[in-house]
Amino acid sequence: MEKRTFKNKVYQQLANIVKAMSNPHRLEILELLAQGQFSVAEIAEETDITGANASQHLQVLKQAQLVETQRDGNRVYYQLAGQSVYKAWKALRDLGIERIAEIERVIQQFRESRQSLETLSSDQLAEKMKQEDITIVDVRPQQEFDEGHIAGALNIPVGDLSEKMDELPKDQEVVAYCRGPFCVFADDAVELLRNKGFNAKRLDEGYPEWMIEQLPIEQS
Amino acid sequence: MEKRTFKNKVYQQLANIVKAMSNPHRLEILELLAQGQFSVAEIAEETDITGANASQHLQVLKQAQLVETQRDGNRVYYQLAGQSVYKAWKALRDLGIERIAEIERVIQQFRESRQSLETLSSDQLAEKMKQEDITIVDVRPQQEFDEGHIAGALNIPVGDLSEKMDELPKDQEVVAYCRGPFCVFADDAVELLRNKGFNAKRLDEGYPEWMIEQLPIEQS
DNA sequence: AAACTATTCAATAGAATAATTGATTAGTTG
DNA sequence: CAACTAATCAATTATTCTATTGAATAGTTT
Repeated sequence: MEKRTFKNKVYQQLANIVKAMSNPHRLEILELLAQGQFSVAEIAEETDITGANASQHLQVLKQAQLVETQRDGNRVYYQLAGQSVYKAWKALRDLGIERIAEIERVIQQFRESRQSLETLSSDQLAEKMKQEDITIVDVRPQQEFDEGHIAGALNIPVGDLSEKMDELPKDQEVVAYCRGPFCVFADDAVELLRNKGFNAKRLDEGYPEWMIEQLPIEQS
Repeated sequence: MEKRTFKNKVYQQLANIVKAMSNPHRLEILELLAQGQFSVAEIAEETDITGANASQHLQVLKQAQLVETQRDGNRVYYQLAGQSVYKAWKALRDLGIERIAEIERVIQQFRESRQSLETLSSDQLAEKMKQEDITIVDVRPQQEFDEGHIAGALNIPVGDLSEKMDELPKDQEVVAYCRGPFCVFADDAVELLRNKGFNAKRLDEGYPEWMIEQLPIEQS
């Protein structure tokens, strides 16, 4: 085989994968699917696009072998095609956060407006858990919590937080976490908690990053 | 700030980066720049595209802050904007090799035609170096070798290999390496060496991966 | 079977991308 | 300063991508 033929084939194939990821909606879908499997309608709902449009984007991801499907009744559930898909997306995300000042700025600006500017990294939290009693609240939907969560975390979906807040000890620091650095559930939670006098912070990333770092997890 | 506004901004910014990488020529350029800095003409030559086209692709990469420039006389040298750029590209490459059977197939097919089917991983080579005497040959251009190479490696650019081959001991295994898994210098070298009776293999990846794994390196 | 839900498909129009060509700008050399 | 080299720019055409709309398909429920 010619050198150039070989290179053209390889880089073309790789570009196809990258192209499949090169759309804001599709990146958001990949981030969502890192939590588990979701139907087309759920994905459309979460990402604020129409069902038909979500379906089309999902076709693109499937074509590129980044996601897999599973039919259940008249729903089709999509999930990531493997951990390497999430790792690639995470590498791109880290690159963006590191290189593009505008992204960092938008995150800061958003968290400022939510009073959740001060965050903990996964390593910091893991260290702190060893040294003191600390309340960790997983504010994702229960279904996602059940598929896996930080060891020892309580599950209070952000919608239920106002009513269940009195279950939390007031004398401990509370750390809320959710899906990842761009997920706003934890920011909402921190805002609610701080307004009620809790010493609350959010984890700067989310469950998938915790899991990939091989930190302690549990499943329900 | 609205949740949706926030997400739209962040994912749009990230998609811009990914879009900048979503082209076969630009991926090949990034892989090349992992070796050090190159002028536009050199990049065009290495990747078999015209100067004007290379320049345009480089503008796209620069716009996305993936590469930086440095002028020297009437040449402009391009280099990666940081290690996180290479890491992201590597994550995408690993994803492709793992998920897309077609890529694996093309690599196998090419190496078969070059008699370099049997390869060593970086870890395997590092282990082997401790246990036995082994000849490691860096077959990249001297300039790239000088900027950094595997500790203890000899530099024989692939074009000089035929004439300098008698410098190599015939009683040791020879491992050739170059820029990365898609670089063909090492395959050319292994073919030449085996035809002359050497016990030669190639490293399956290249210098950048060796360096990122924090294995021992030297600079000239 | 009819009504309903979830998903996919097909067609469209507007926007973005890519390679080519030739012109232009910046810098060097004789 | 004229001739040359390296890089960029501008204009063009063909291609691909995107969101929207409405229709078609697959499966469930009554």
